[in-house]
Amino acid sequence: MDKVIYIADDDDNIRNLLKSFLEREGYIIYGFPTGDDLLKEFITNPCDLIILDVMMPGRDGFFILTEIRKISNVPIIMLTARDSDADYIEGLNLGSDDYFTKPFSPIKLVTKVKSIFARLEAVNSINVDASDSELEFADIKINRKTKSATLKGRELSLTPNEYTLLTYLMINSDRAVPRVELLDKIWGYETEIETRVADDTVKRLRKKIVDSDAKISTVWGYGFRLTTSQDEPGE
Amino acid sequence: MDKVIYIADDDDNIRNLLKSFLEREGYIIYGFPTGDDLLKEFITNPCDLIILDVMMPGRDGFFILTEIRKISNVPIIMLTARDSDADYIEGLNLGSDDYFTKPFSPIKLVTKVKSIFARLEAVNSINVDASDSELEFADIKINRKTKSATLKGRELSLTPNEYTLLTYLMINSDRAVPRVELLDKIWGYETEIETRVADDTVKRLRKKIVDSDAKISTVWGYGFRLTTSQDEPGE
DNA sequence: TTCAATTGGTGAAATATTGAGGAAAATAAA
DNA sequence: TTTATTTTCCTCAATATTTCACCAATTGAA
Repeated sequence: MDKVIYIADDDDNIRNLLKSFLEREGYIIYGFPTGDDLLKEFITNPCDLIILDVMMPGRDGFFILTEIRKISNVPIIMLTARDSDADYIEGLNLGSDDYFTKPFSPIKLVTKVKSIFARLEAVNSINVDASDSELEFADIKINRKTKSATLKGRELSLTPNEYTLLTYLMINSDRAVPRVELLDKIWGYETEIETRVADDTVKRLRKKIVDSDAKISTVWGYGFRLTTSQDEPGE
Repeated sequence: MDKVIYIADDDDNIRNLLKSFLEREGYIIYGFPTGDDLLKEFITNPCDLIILDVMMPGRDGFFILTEIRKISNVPIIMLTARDSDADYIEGLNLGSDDYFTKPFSPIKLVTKVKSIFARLEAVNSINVDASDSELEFADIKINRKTKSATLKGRELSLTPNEYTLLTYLMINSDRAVPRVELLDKIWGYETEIETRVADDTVKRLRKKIVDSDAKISTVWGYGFRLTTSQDEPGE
């Protein structure tokens, strides 16, 4: 019942306003000044609903929206300052998503949030994202609540970037993840330049999981993919 | 359980009307002729709910509302004479809970007040009553009724902040708690002011529980988590 | 085979985060 | 008021983490 909501808006006032309104309804609210911050946290710690301002420093709400959609179908409410954005959102025909045009009534937004959750409850009482805090691939387990990873039951001590990267690869273990996507997700927009930070992190991660049946194989000229020894990564 | 309600309205009739209706429900009512009087009293002696007329001598209800919002998120009900004010309330992103347009039904207002309190009770009861007033983690026990903590049966003398922090960590012992959440929940600032007060308190707390099987382990770059020696927090 | 682009390894420099101790400030008690 | 307690702030040191440079190894393509 403790629904967790993430809010990304660079305006402190709006964040706090929504926070106080939604907390009064019993929701648990985390605010983020940028969409990048929210996205990074969402990977390692998903929530039940997201409220995204369109205009933000860094990459805008639309970009974050599409990035999140690659890994989750969490309900998203967009906040937009201009009617033109609203048109754009309508054009996108985003399934379960909604939008509000500023200025908006916080009371109406609260109502919308409640109705979204009510609809989800009706469809399926199990929430896919937030309850799914355990990830597993081969002999590696990740507990997103405690932010800990284990290999064959033994604690893996990972740094924040390593942890996030591994989590992202495990979420997407069914496909190869391009390098730029990792940079986008974990390092954010400022990493436009040619950089090898992702490789560095993969390198360190590999050292820490040498004993595992799982391994991070490189897809040459593209990115990385989680594989097991059965997978015959040779291709 | 004796809820205290402050009412500011320059019209004696309205004040007395509301007073009699609400007192009949068991609430304790204080009336103020102006919002300034109410604000002054509220600072030294906060109440559980506020009813504010918009049009008053001195500073109007909107001003008082924003002032109160700076120091509290007590539920506030606005009374307005004109529909245009209602629009204003909805349009502006002010943190008001609700509003009534004059003339209004006192019975409906009483219903609203009750529902606001009921909602708050529901939220609070999750934390206080439902999960019992006794908390336990490893050899540490907390009795929330007596506000006391023991370690291996011996009394732990904790300061208020230490007690609150430890309690919060014990309630959430199943997960890592981010630093910002501690700051938000215990110190009350949402903004990411660069501050180390949480670390300071954790530091002092750790000294007091060195003998315990439980320890407060840091989740690097994130926050803290209660662990026992079995947990093998790695690191 | 040869070449250019890409990737991996080593290690060290640059950054960031946390912890310790104590001083100052705020708060509560006497 | 003074005194004691608690909280916050400050500085610096200790770690931990991230990034970078350099070069060797690998890969894919001509």
